[in-house]
Amino acid sequence: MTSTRPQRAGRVPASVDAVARVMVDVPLAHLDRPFDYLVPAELSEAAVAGMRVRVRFAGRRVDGYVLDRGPSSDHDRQLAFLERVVGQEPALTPETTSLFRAVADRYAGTFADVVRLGVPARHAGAESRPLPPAGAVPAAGPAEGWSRYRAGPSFLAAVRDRRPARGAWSALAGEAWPHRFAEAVATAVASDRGALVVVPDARDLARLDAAMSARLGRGQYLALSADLGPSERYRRWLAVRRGAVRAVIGTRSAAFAPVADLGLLAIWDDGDDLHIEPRAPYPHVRDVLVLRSTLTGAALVVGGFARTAETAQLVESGWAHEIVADRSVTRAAAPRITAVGDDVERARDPAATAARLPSVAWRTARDALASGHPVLVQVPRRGYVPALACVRDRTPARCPTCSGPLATTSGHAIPTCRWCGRPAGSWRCPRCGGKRMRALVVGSTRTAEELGRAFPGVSVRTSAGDSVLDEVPAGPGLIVATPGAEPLAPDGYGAALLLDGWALLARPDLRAAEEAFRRWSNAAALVRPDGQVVVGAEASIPAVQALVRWDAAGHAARELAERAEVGFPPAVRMASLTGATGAIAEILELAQLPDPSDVIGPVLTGDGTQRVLIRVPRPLGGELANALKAAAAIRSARKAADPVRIMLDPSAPF
DNA sequence: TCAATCCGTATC
DNA sequence: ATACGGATTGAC
Repeated sequence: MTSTRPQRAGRVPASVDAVARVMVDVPLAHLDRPFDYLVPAELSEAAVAGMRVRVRFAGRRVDGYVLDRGPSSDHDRQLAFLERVVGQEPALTPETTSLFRAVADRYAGTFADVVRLGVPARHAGAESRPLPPAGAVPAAGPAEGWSRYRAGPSFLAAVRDRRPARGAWSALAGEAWPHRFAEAVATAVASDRGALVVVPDARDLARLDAAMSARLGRGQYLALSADLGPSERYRRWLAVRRGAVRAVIGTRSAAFAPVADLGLLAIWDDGDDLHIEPRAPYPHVRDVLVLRSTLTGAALVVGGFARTAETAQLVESGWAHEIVADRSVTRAAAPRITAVGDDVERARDPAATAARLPSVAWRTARDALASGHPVLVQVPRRGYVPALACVRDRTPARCPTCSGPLATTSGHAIPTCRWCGRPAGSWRCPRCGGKRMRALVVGSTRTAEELGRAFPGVSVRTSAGDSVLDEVPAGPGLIVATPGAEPLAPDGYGAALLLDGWALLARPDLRAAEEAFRRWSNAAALVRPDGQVVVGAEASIPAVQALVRWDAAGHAARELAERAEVGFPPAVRMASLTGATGAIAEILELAQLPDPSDVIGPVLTGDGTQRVLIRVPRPLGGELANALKAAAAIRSARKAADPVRIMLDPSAPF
């Protein structure tokens, strides 16, 4: 109960709901809860739920957010007054408030951290400079493109009827996915509900923007991305918050956009690691949208040419349903895909590439060029971590105890596990039984030039790194691109040579096969249905077989089963802790981990810090996050100096 | 017995 | 960071 002691001179509490519950913007885990403040009468009108405020907290002035107002407080001491209300309009809506809390809880992070991800910096000028109001909403036209997929029309019908349908959409090769998303958004908007689509990068956003503009018209939606200036970014975000537009498209942080009355959420290519937020608490866009769909009842579609094991998990659990085409439709849309393992393996030496370009690949490229179409050549990016693999068949070497990747630390002959640190002296290849392993050294982009020499007189363009091409002209030409930088070809490529298989599959990463499939299918999807794809990897590799069948769902299901075998997310829930040795030990000591929990490590990392992994059965994931958050809270209350980074379900925990 | 000081903990 | 409560110390 609030005390009746005299208030500070000149301040009188508001006559109704004089107490505001405030989340203060401090980075300490043990302060991640509401604090009550008295609302002075003169701020009573302004201090509504969601407003930014300034308050005195432990002798300092800090920012905070009003969660709600009430008549009284449970705090048994004198309450301080709110000092100031910042700005004219709320930064949080009731829906984003609960979303930020849910995301913080899911990732063992704080509300304040998540608010910083989801709410752009205020730019006072923008509040008085609103966007022009949108015109009338166009009626949703027919969306024939979705009828190629078995559950496509029923998904759209669910969006129209405001039902919370959830779909895992495996796009057909060549699919104009931005148009499908624009149709789905138009359907939601025509039912007078909001929609939100998140894509990995600026190029995808530009393509989606074009499709949205054609379908809905400018003014009906807004694009939010990090590369807008602070003022424009805040202006657009504010327009969304005010309900000036119903639909939002954007990159990563748009997942938190305060779209009102959500009817549809969508994400493209959730395997792209740009969907992972690099700032604490490191949420993944897909998980944010899953939480948001659960909290609001909005429909959700997770679309891509590939599918992640996480999305397969959503399907397997029954939370999402398949949106896929029949086999005959799939076959008709996909180019012919051929695997050439051995040939391309031999061509790994860049100096010898031109001379030894696999004959199948060479003929494929020649035929496509002859028929007047461009040819896409996908080559590895620089900077792969050297991995250990079987000398004979290049099966990646894994720890016999915990399935972690093996690596040689400098000066030691015996490889050790990067997860649990155990030496693996008596390793045997699980595929061929071989005993010897060696480091696979990764290659260079010189492949491009070498390839060019194999086709004299043909123009060769590169799209990689900081010079990425959006589109290439129709007509014959070689386009050498790194994964993710493939330009569009207006009539489709006549062929694609995917020469980076060995580098992709040799990565010391449990996601290597999933990532290889994703990069291959994103490239192969740009090839004409009458075109050809040559993938430089053994035909016996499951990712290759799935690519040949254009079976993203099957491959993801298989990946999920394999993760279950080795105890890796999403089959289990996992946390990684990184920090100084003593700090890690302290967290492990303090945390009341759920039972059962499996603590793997600690191991020393390259930079002198330590890392442990903790895994628990899926249903205990919430408990794991709570336990780690509580332990971090005790440490922060003790003013522990050494920080510990806590990541839940890290995509690459080493 | 009471004030001055130290230390741990909460921060409204 | 700063403020506060409770424990501890020391002077009368």
